[in-house]
Amino acid sequence: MSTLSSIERIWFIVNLIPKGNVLPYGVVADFAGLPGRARYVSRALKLAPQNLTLPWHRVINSQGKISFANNTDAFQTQQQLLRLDGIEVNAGKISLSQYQWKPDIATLVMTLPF
DNA sequence: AAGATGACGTGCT
DNA sequence: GAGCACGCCATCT
Repeated sequence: MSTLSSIERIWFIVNLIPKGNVLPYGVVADFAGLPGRARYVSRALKLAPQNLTLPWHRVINSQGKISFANNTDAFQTQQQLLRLDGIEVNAGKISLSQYQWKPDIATLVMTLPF
């Protein structure tokens, strides 16, 4: 049984987010066993190697919004990727009904070995 | 080595 | 709701 580093656990969790779902940074941190470490999730995504092809765009902030400034390329990219997922986004804001993560993710996470 | 930074969150005005 | 002040802490300068 391999031991995952904290950054690897974050990548692992993000990779579990299904199309059509979004998850706040803070919840990803909680699921990765790093409560209160939402900022570390953003760092982990920035540091993630390209070959992991993580669904990074499904991670948003606790306000239900995209965390990039709205005049950046990254903002536009994330918004487009979310729409391709079938998620409604208006000016970087995900509608409340879709903002809530679905329970199946949480139950799945609870079976993880960390 | 030391200070600044930031794809965050929470609590308070 | 909009700011603002903190707390957080691995990376970056």
